Amino acid sequence: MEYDKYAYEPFAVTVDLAVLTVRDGALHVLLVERGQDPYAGHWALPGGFVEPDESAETAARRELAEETGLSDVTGLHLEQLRTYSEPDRDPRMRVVSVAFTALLPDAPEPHGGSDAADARWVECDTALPVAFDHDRILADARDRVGAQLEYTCLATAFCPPEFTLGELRQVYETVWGTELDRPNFRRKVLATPGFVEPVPGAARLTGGRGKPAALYRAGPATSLVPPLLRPSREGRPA
Amino acid sequence: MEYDKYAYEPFAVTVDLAVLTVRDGALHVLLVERGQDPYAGHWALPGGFVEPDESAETAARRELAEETGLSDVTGLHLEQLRTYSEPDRDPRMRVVSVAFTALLPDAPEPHGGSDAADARWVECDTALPVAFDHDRILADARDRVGAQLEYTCLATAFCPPEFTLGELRQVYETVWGTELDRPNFRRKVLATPGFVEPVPGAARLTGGRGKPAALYRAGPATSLVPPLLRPSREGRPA
DNA sequence: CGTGTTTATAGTCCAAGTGACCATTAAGGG
DNA sequence: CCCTTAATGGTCACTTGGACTATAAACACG
Repeated sequence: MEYDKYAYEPFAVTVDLAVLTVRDGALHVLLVERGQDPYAGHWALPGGFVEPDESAETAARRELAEETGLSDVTGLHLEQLRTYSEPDRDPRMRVVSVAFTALLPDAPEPHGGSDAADARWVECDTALPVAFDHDRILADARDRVGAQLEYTCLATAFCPPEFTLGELRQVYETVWGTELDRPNFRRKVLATPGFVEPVPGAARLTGGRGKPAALYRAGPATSLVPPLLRPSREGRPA
Repeated sequence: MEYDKYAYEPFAVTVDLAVLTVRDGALHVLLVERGQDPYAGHWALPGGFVEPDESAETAARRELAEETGLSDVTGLHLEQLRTYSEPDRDPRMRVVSVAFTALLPDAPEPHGGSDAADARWVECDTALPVAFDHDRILADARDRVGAQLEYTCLATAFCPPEFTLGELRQVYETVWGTELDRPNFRRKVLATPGFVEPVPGAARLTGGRGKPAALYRAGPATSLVPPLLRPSREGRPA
C-alpha cells in the first residue's frame, strides 16, 4: 500500500445514527429535518462529520448526545452497523458514512439541536421520504436489531432500568411485529441465567389495568443460548 | 450537516481483507509481506485504497482478485465486517479502513501480487506479529465467522462446489476448534431444507481412507433455523 | 489374503426445550 | 358487583438434540 494523500481525491467521513426506541407499541426512529440542500426539508438520520481526532465511535456518541439532548449517554447501547460508501450517495462530494445503531429505553422529546432545523421521533412504519440512502440504513438497522433480539439479551436496552416482563415482551412484539405467548415468554426469559434479575422490593401496581407485575433489572448476560426464535412466517395456511 | 471539504483534514479510505480458508484441518488467512515502512517486513492483511469511483465493496472485490490471483471471484463470499477508524491506527496519516471477510473453498497458492513483496497462507493460530491493528481485524473476523456458522449456511462457502458431509463437518470443527458427533451433524444438516442437496450421480471413492461418502452441493438456503449451536464451554467438570 | 483401521451411514434412547393450552390471581372500569 | 385485562402458575405432547451403538465399505498392513 502506498500512501500519498495527494494522489487520491479526499474522502469526507461521517457517522449516521439510527436511534431506535419503542413507544406506544411501535418502533420509532429519531429523525432530523434538514435545513439546507440537498434534501432541504427532508427528514434524515442524525449524524455529522468525524473530527480529526475522533474515532467513528467517539463521533457517534458525541452526535448521539447532541441530537437527543440527553446529559448522560454513557449507558446507552451504541453499536456499529455498517459503512455506506457508494460513490454517488451524496450528490456534492465523496462521503463515506459509518452507520451506528443506538437503542434508547424511553423517548424524551428531542430538542431540535445544533444544526438541525427540527428533530422528532417518527414511527418507523410511516412511509416517509428520507434523505440520501438513509432509508436503506434504517432498514438495515431494523433487520439487525430484529435478529439480535433472537440470540442476545439486547431487548433490555429498550427498557428503563426497572421494567416488567410485560414491557420486555412488548419490545419483542413491537420489533418483530408478532405476538408472543405470555407464559411461554416468561418461562424462557426466567430460565435464562443472567437475562433479568428481580428487583428486591416492590411490585408495580398503579399503572396498568391488570394484575400488578413484578419488576426486573437487566442481568449480566449478553448472549441468549439457546436463542429465542421469532415465530416463523412458514407453516401458516393461506 | 455542513459540507466544506476544506474545513476538515482529508481522510484516506482503504479496505482490508481477512481472506480465510480451511486447509489441513486448520484455519488459514491470506497475508502479504509489507515491502516498506511502516511495518516493513511485517505481515499484513491484503488491502488498498478505495478509488474515487468505487464503493468499498467494489474495491474489496478488486483487491481480492488481485491478491489471490483468481480469475473469477464473483462467486466468492465477501462480506463487510466493520470499519476501523481509530485516529492513531496508521502512524503517517488519518486512514479509515473498511474491513471485509472473504471465504475461500480451496487454497490456491497466491502469487505475490501487485504491491506486496510476498503473499502466502498463514495458519491463524500461529502467533504472528501483523501490522497496524490487523490482529484485531483478524480476531473480529474469526469471531464473526464462528458465530455465522451457527445460524447461517455459510459453511459451504469454505467447500468446493461438490463436497462430502465429512468435509463440511471439518469446516465447523476447524473454525470452532471443537469436535462434532458425526451422526448428529449429519442428521442436523440433512434435516435442514435447502442447506445441502445431493449430487445426482456419483459417490466419492478414491480419496479418503474410509467408506466412500456421498457428494453434496450447497443448497439455496442461507439461514439455519433452528441454529446449529457449538458445544458450550460450560458444564465441563474441571 | 485376512485383519484391523478409518470413515460413512443408520438407528436408538432419553432429557431438555418449546408450542399450545388451561387455570388462577389481582388489579381497574363500568 | 361483575366484567375485562394482564400477570402468573401449571400441564401436556411433540420436537430437538446429545450420547451412544451398530453396520457398511473402503484402504493399509502384515
